[in-house]
Amino acid sequence: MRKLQPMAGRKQFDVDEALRRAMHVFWRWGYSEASVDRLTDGTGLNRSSLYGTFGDKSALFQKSLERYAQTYHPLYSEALCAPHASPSAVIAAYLQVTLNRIADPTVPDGCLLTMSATQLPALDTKAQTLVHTMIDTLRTMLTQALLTAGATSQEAADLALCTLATNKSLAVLSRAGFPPKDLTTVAAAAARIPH
Amino acid sequence: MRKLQPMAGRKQFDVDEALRRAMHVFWRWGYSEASVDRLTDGTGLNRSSLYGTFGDKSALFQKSLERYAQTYHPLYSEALCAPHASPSAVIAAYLQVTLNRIADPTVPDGCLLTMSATQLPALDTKAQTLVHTMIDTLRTMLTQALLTAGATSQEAADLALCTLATNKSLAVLSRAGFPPKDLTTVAAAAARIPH
DNA sequence: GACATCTTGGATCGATCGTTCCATGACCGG
DNA sequence: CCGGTCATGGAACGATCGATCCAAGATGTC
Repeated sequence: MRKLQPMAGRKQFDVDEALRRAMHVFWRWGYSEASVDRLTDGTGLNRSSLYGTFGDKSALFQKSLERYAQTYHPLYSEALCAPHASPSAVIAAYLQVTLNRIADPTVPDGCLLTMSATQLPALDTKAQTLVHTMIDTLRTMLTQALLTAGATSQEAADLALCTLATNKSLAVLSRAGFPPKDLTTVAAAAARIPH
Repeated sequence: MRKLQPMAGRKQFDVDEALRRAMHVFWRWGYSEASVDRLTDGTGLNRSSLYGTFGDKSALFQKSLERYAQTYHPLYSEALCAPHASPSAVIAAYLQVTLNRIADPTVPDGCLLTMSATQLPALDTKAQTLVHTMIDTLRTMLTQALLTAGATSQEAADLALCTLATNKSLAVLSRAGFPPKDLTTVAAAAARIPH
């Protein structure tokens, strides 16, 4: 059977772009509802290419999580490493990264990491560990930045936790359909916690 | 739940208790991962009794959501309707209900409503509407209580939103495995937002 | 030009999904 | 005491799940 478009000796698609699209499918649907059919539709690849390139569904999910970290953690890192006059400014800068991501129309609602955290029982051991590691990384980054901004050790620990919590809540509210204005209100209030 | 004598002419199980257990299965696993097998295991009923009593999976899920509301909304209502000296006290009382529920070892981690909100795309229209309605109900209850406690209209709206957000974040953190101490810290910080 | 290598599309696998059906047997009104 | 009603257990349904396999075709090397 003949094809209008040529076949291949080498890959006929952009692996990185395909991974980005697969990540979006997991992001939008969550691990369980991200069927292989939805992944093939979302990436444009067929089953053979998907399995041949990324391995099974769980491996693709882990690669998507890593890709998520590689994409967004640098943004948080940049925001946190900039000089801040106070812990409040650190929190505001961090949450602004989240708000910007949520406002990005080319990306699904919510947050892949938060989605995955709520569905931990559905993930295999490696994916669970990866989720925990990613959360810990963000928590550490926040704590360090808060210390640098002049917070005491206790304040930094507490505020890092609360900022992480606010981040999660923004993801949930976003997925629940709350308007951007409400998300901004929540983020602004979180930055007013310390005195 | 079941008798040694196998059959029956009338129901051989407590319908309300079965619904409570089904609710726990949805609560722990989320809608997608709550397979009928897990529901039969969790309730002790077999497929026939489950379908004959509650209808299909979506109907059972909706009944579980309603059961959740009937169980916990009164607790929030009680906490909110008690006299409070300040908006902060209202927030603390509300979040304490959530902390108590999360601390309850007989119940899954997190919050069925939050779980469902993050998985809205996987739910059918009626379930989606039900989730939105339940969230709106809680939001309205909070706003009213905050107004009663002396908040201005704007304050009440903002604080109700932020308290709802904190509630969601507690659910996510709980499912992510954060210890109760961390949840208490987050709730306490949320009650310190207003001045 | 021929062969080895690799990707692609599509068929197909067994398992599990939600759902339905049916034989069985206990109950209740006659 | 008998027949209608209904819950139960379990088999079985078609659909979809994740995953694998294979023929077809394009490429690079010889």
